Amino acid sequence: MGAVEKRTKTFRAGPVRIRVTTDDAAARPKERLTRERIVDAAMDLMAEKGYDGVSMRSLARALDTGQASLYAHVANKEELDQLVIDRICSELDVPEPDPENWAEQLKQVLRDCLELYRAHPGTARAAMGMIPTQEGGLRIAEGMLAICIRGGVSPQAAAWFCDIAALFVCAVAYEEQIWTQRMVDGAGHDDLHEFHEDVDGQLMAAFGQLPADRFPFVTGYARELTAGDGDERLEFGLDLLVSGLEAASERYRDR
Amino acid sequence: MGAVEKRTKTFRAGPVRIRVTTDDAAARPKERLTRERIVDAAMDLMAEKGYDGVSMRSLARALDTGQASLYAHVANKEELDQLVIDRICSELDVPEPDPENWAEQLKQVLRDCLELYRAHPGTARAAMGMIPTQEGGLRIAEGMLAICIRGGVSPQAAAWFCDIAALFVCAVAYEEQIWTQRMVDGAGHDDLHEFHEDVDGQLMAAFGQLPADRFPFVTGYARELTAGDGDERLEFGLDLLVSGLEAASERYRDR
DNA sequence: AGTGGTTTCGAACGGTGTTCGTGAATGACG
DNA sequence: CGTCATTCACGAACACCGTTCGAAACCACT
Repeated sequence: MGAVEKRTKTFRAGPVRIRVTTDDAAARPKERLTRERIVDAAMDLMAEKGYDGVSMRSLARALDTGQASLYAHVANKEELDQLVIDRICSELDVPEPDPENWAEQLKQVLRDCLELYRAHPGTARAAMGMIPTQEGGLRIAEGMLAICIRGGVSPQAAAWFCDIAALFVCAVAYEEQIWTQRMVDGAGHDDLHEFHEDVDGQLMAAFGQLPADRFPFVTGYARELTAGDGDERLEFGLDLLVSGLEAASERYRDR
Repeated sequence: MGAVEKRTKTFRAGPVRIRVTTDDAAARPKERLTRERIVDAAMDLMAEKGYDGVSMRSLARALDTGQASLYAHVANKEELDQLVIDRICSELDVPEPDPENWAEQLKQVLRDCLELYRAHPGTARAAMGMIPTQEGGLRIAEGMLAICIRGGVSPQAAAWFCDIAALFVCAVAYEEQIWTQRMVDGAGHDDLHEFHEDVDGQLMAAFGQLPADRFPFVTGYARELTAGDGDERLEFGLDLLVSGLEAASERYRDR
């Protein structure tokens, strides 16, 4: 069946070295470390423990190796983060541009982005401030740019929109993940939705009880300020950005 | 001249305590620690070394005291960050609402916010994910909300807009500060503007040299993607958000 | 002078990213 | 099979981090 594998074991006693070669009696005891395996483990760990749960030490522990071993395959933690983000980006697929539907297509891609961040807790923090220069991220940028341009958006507006929209979604996801992390740490709740309602309730009470003479609007509109979950707020943001793009695109036609 | 000051020195050996009282021979050797002094020092340090330059240790060192001393005045680093942000917020003043001019007024407040972040490097990172619950931050929220509402924006749209716009400006500032920090660390440049041009140049070259068959839009619009400095991009974002608000406000009138 | 409560702070705990040097495993070649 | 150079793995160490503890020092008041 499988190819004949060879294993060698080396011992040393002073200058003397002994090598034993076996014909795959007991298969390779440890799989060799690769970038792939490291990124895989990092993603598992991040999904389980969040961004701060992924340290070079915990990652090495999860891979049953030493910390220093990781640095043979990854320059530093920043590069690791980039690799993780890029891997995640490659999970998202962007649709073929449909010029009739560009606005809705854009919104959908951005919704999918948030969903992706949510599926991998902790990633938003890693993605902030990262310029897509690798395969995965570039694919998304290319797709969004295509949708805009083919939809008739002026090039400069399209380019800046992609930048800003990605930043916005990332920021929303980051904020959300800060709060879920806070919930995990606090451990007072099991359900995220319940937790958010609780925070909103406390916040609304706090806003409502401010001195009404100095904060008339905050107290008066406490309900609106604390209304809506993450999805509703994202949807509002997308509405703003896309409506804004429709309104502003032509103003940037002449660069 | 000055009032007669007393100084006491206490020694202890088990249950026995010995106190020596001097009549202000050498005046009080150390000024007492206060929240104010701590926040002052934190801001100085942050301005000089960025967010990561402010650790409880480095802060204690700057104040010529022990780390543990800080915890008598500040619960933890998170609270310290809040205090710093709040102090900064109180530097910004928001104008009286002018209903004719609400859109421009909003933009100006947001521009001022970015300017404030810029004046205090590192603060954007600290402000991310922070809900304004103290004096300084609330004042800004109140002011922006007032401008919106008095300008005729629907309450729910106004509330969410304030949230999203603040998030956006913070994200822009954060991204900017990541890059300036990278410049400081890299130390290849002295001037930020020059540094940005350099990065943009490299980026444009990288985008331009991608395989044109798989990334036709990214390669084709490399110039637009890398165009514009922070201010131009912020201005575009504000244009998007405010135009979007004008367009979307009524859709959220019935909550 | 005595005492109680507050403030100060050195030392330590358990974490972090990263580097260094050693030695084991491996591929190539005779 | 023997030898060698290269690659890879990894324990130990360095210099940090936020936070806690307990004891010392200090202030205000009796």
